[in-house]
Amino acid sequence: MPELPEVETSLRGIAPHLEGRRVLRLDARERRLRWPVPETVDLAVAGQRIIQLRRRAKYLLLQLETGTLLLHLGMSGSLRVVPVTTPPLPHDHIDLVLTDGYCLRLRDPRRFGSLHWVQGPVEAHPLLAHLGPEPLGDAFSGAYLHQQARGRRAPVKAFIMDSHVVVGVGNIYANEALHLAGIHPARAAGRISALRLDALVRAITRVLAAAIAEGGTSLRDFVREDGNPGYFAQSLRVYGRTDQPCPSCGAPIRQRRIAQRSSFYCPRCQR
DNA sequence: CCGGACGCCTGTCGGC
DNA sequence: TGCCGACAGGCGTCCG
Repeated sequence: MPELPEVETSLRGIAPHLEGRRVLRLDARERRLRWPVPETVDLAVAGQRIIQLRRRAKYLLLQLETGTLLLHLGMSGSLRVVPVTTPPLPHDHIDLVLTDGYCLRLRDPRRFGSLHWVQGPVEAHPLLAHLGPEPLGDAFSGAYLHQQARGRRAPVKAFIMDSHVVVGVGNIYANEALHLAGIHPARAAGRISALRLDALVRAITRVLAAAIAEGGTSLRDFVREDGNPGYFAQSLRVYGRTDQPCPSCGAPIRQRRIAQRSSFYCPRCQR
């Protein structure tokens, strides 16, 4: 489910309810996420104040007094802030219970998400240490992407979804950005001009920023912290629109598998 | 180093 | 109606 805009939306939604509050305890009804959540986490976080929340790539970082909770929503994860008395629904696996009577509740039907407790500098954690730049940061430029693309024969769609190249671009927004930039998703990354890679950087930036402004994309199960969906699904130009007219030229949108992921593109606009 | 394939898990949908 | 396979927003790991 969540790509960068959905994680950012979750962050903005939950941060005001969490920052400055104190953790009472961690309630884990199901510890078998992508990696098992050790019971030592419960002891580690109990009683600590939440200093601040941040996002790195698609990870949420909850900085406590002596360490950081590293949370990933995987494919189907979502977060709500609810009174701790709210009965949990199926797949509501973990509550971070606060002393004010509320809790941060993680729902994740497919359990591809994860929760780690990290002491010491969180950027050094193996899951974060080798990530590429943030797509909405200054380091992500046309020059950077051009340099990264040199000699790469992988399809550009796989290339921009590679978290070593740039983080946060998942299947929806990769498709959308390539359409905006007029680049065919199967084209080898190393065979795209600097000019067009510059356009691709701007397309990625633009589509992610627009999606954040709309509260992300809700297809199946993504909800914001208040239970409302995000509205960017209405703005999707190619994703999930097989055989429908291209918003630019009217040609039918084509769907095919590229690098093991469903890809949507306009055969006329994207070369 | 690079690119491709796989598997983790549950829910949903389309076709027969 | 019921069953069954395909597929779904991610990503670490393994293999050649």
